[in-house]
Amino acid sequence: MEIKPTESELEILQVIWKLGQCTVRDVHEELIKSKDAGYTTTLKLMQIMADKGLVERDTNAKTHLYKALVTRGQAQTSALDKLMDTVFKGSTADLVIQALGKHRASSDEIDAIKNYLRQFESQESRARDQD
Amino acid sequence: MEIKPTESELEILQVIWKLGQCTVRDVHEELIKSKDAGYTTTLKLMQIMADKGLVERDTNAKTHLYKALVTRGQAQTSALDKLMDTVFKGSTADLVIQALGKHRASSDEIDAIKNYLRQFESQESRARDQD
DNA sequence: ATCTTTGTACGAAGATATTCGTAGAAGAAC
DNA sequence: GTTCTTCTACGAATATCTTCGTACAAAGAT
Repeated sequence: MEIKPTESELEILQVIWKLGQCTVRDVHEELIKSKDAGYTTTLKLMQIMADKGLVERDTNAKTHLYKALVTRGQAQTSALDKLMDTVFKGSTADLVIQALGKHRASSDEIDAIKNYLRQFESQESRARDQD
Repeated sequence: MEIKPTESELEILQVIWKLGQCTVRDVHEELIKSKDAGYTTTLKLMQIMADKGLVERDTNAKTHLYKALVTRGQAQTSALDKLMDTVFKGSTADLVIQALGKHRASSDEIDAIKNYLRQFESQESRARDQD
């Protein structure tokens, strides 16, 4: 299935990913730190998200408890795919280089990437040998 | 200024980036290869894009000529920023590694990335020396 | 027990994006 | 010139997303 949270849904998912299981109130308090919105707006959005299957809610208690059904990883993959399809048109290198250029990475991060590349390259050559 | 083409606008921009200066007809013929849409839909969208300043049009001849005002690079930067803000929450390494893992890169691309990393690292250490 | 607070449900307004039909101008074909 | 095709303009229907007000139930405070 396609995972395509809207803009607002993504804002909410971020909070839920951060907090884990939480209430509408929890999410709302967090949201209004950076933007303003009415409580019922947040509520409604979260209800819609439950309908869509982005989150799950436990309605046993009066105050419902929400948790994410979509993981951050899934959202990342799906958003990345879309980005590659649209603006980057399949050029992974362009994406990577732009990302590194614009969003400063720590040396640890760079090391991680270099490691990954090494490992990736050996996989690649193994794959080539099998062709 | 914020560059935030909608989904459909992005589809059209892609065609214009590919074709360079072109007509509504050109864009439309290209679009209907992968989805169906009425001609006037494409027309209307391109008119709106002209209003928004995403594209520019030359209305001298009967058949108007369009070209992009927003470059692919700008769209990439802006989409990437948004992605980092939302799902990747500032972790460039996560983004890069996911991108490499999911979207197979050619060895040339990997070389390009490695080169870039080398250059990037020396810049980084120079910057550190100045702190 | 009554009042206040805190919660959900829900409808509907507002905003934005998308789609298309119709009208009429400009050329091209005959 | 008349007809046919191709183009733009534009209004309006539809769809989707976002926001909020109101109603009402449940829990807590006095």
